[in-house]
Amino acid sequence: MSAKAASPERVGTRAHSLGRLEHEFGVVLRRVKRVLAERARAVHPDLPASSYLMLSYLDESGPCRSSAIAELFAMDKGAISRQVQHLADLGLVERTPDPADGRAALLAVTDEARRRMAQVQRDRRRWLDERLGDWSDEDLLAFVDTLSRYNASLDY
Amino acid sequence: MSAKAASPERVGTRAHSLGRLEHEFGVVLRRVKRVLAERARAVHPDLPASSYLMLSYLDESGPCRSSAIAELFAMDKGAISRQVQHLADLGLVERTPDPADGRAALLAVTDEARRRMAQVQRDRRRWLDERLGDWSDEDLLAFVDTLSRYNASLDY
DNA sequence: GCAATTGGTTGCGAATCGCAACCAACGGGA
DNA sequence: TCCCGTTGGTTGCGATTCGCAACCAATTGC
Repeated sequence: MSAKAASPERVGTRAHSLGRLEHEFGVVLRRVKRVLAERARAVHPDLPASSYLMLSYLDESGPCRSSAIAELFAMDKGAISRQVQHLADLGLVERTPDPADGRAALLAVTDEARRRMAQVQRDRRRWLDERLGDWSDEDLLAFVDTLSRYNASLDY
Repeated sequence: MSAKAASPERVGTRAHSLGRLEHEFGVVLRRVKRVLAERARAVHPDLPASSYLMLSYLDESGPCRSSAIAELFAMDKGAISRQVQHLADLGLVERTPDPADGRAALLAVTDEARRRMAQVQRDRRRWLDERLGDWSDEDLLAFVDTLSRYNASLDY
């Protein structure tokens, strides 16, 4: 509690809320950072934590190109290339040549990866549901809707 | 839009909300990952993006030990030691011996770092405020309160 | 058909992390 | 008081990762 405001704004002002927002997202980030590694391991023992987000995105958004991933994650395309190579070696991602462009390849998660990801997500949701036991369905839905609106406001 | 649910749950169920929650936090993560690097640069051109969160935590939570940081970020204490060393070289962090324990040292941000962080936070809040222009003060406050409750529910 | 661009891979140097060994200081017994 | 186990922190080392740049292949535009 007591999200100590380092700034001298009056409590309840918009500026104060924005400060608290940054603070709370900081908490989220630190927790996620801790959780991500074990989630990656749960999918595959040799899956680097840094690749989990990428695999997760591919899983839920469908096939796309390496270059799209590179831009989305603001990473070098070389680094992406190696990560994809590793994921392919692990049998989690398949590269199929893009029929529309001979240079490009479409990345897609394998059935095996989809199964494993689904299992990990089920476990995660069970854990979440337990932690949010005192949240009503309406509370949760409202929260997700607002978070979604927040993302929509910030993603240009 | 259309947060495509890979899972076959019926829309509106609690399970569906939990799935959306994961999705939206994924969006948050990718955006934050993109933003963090430039924020770090704004504080100091030689500040590694990975150290920004640490400096930010020190700035808003006050002095603490390296070991506390290591546990909070789930990182090796050796890695923390080097990061702190680097931050000290940059003049952003000071190490003062802990009067209560001769082994330990208390980390604290320098005045210079505090000024720079404050400036970056001001800019960031201005940007945020602009993006959230169509949010009422009540919307924003409710969102922060709910996010805070969410963190409280998950942080044990 | 040739030049410029784009998608992707690879080589290389720099930086980072985890593990482990290590040192110094604290603390609880015998 | 003297040990000995524990804790806070630094350092060495091997492995991994990233960014930059050079490079190849395929596409697009003129």
